[in-house]
Amino acid sequence: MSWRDTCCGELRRDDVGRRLTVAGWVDTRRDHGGLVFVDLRDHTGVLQLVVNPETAREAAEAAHQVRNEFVLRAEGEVVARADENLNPNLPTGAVELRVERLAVVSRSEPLPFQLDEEGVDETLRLRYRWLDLRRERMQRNLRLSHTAIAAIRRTMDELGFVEVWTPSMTKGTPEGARDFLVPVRLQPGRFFALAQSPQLFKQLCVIGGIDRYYQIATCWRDEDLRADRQFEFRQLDVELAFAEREDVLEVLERCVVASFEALGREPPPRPFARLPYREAMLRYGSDKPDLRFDLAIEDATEVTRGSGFGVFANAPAVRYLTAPQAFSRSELERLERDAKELGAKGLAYLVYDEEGQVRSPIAKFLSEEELARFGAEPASTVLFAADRPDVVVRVLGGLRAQLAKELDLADRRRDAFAWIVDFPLFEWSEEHGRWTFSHHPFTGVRPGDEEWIESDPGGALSEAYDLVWNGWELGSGSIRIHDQDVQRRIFAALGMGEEEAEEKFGFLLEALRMGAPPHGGFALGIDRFVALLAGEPNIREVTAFPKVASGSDPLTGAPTAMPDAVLRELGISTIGQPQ
RNA sequence: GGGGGCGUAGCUCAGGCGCGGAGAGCACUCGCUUGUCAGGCGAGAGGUCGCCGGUUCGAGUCCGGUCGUCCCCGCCA
Repeated sequence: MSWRDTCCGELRRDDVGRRLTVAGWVDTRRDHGGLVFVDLRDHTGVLQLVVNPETAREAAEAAHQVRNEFVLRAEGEVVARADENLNPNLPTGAVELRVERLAVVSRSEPLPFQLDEEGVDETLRLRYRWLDLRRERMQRNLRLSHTAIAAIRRTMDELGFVEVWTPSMTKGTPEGARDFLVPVRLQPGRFFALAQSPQLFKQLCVIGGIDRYYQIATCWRDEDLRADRQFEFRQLDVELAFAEREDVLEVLERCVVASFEALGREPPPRPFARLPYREAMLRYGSDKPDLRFDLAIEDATEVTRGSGFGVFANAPAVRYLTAPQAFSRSELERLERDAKELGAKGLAYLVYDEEGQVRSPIAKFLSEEELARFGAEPASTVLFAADRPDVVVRVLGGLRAQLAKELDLADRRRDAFAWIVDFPLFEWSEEHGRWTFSHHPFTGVRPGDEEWIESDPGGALSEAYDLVWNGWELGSGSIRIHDQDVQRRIFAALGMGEEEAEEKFGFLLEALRMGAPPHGGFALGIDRFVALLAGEPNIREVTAFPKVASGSDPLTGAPTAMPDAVLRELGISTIGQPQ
């Protein structure tokens, strides 16, 4: 006896007359006392079973006992439905299975939530994830995820990349994100760190002559969870020898396009836009702008330099956004509150009504020239930020993102991919009072900018790049430093002595001294990519068993305390709640 | 660490100005029902209104705290 020889969702009118066996879950039952209808569901879809006590007495008796989510095995004949009984809502709705034998394979308790109900509390879904996974949404998302990842693997293979496994347990680093630590029984008091990424190993692979390395790698970072962040996540990790920036970007673009095609969707046109970091910040106030809409930030500093409006005249920078709506008094008050939360001192504005008439407390202070410059379409509002350039960028960037959401400016049918390029090499860390790397310490310096490493660290650009899709950062990469001397100077600029650098990254520095080819790569956040492909608002919806924001797993109850004996063997004692 | 939302039956929610017996739909149990597909009809069971404290004659409702969860800021090389 086989459990089944056919899947539920496959049957069509052509199958009428076949005798077959199906198995699956009870989606719903409709028990008429005599006739019993059961919608049987498997991973392919739903099929209606009809059990008639006059032709299958034992099967009918069993069918009366059936409840939701019982697992059944049904043998019978596929029959056509009468015209008045067709169900156009079901792919199998032209046929049904006239059951001859029915077996209850597995019973089910009443479920903690109903599978056909929307909006079930997410913690409950995660607590009973095996039930949640039976639902259409999760089935679809996990299959979509598989399809995209399979397309990526296929593409990487075609492009000559070799998948290499690298250690999860590796050496901790104080820089970057917090590490998850793994105690080592054989060496009590010592710890591995779970890899935040295979960064150093992938460079070693290429230095080791792999030429084209890739891996769908699991990474761990002990930072607060978000809609787009879990402790554990996957990266498409890529590294190429003898590569320039465009070589790397092309590989990633081909993976993106292949994923779209595998899902039967119109891929974004290649090449993707290249947007310099500086321009992204100026025009959109963000290094991961959503480019499905424009709403660009304009600069007015030159125009307002001699303004009669003191706030403008005295500000180091004056920039503005033109929102396509004439805001009301109360809307403007709310926007001003939001602007202040973003760091603005206030929010100046010009409202243009339906007739194009300007309404603003500051209009009377502005010259004809200024008003002409800011003049906007009827039914719009010009919003100004006047402050230090970095504050202006933050405020208008924040307002831009918020307005887009509130006014629904993003065209959901569009897919706006862009590379953000020419990032600064360093950024100033207020916390540490020194320069720190903006990407990571092995990021290449843009050719010609090496001299700035010492003389003007803030002015040097790097060979780093980010991939942005509809305002989500999908990943980042760079051409790496393959010159040991440049690497030493970078460490020096970061305030890291040679001894410290040797202690932390000695093995990489050594490798760089032994014939390192020029190389570069990228890391694409697979979970984010798949969530966006699936149209989901967070990565938990494409993750089989995710954790909640507090870092717990509602299903297993992890994390848990461990017995003292276990800790003792590892040389660990706990001090309770840290300060 | 900070800000905001949510927490009432197994699930999704209503009640929310303190007015006094805590409700609906689905799920569940029992009975009836031979063409349903959100099956129908009838009956029933099911509640620490997240938890603790306060105000009040009286708290699901007001106040304080706390826990859980979601979103955001910080953080995420």
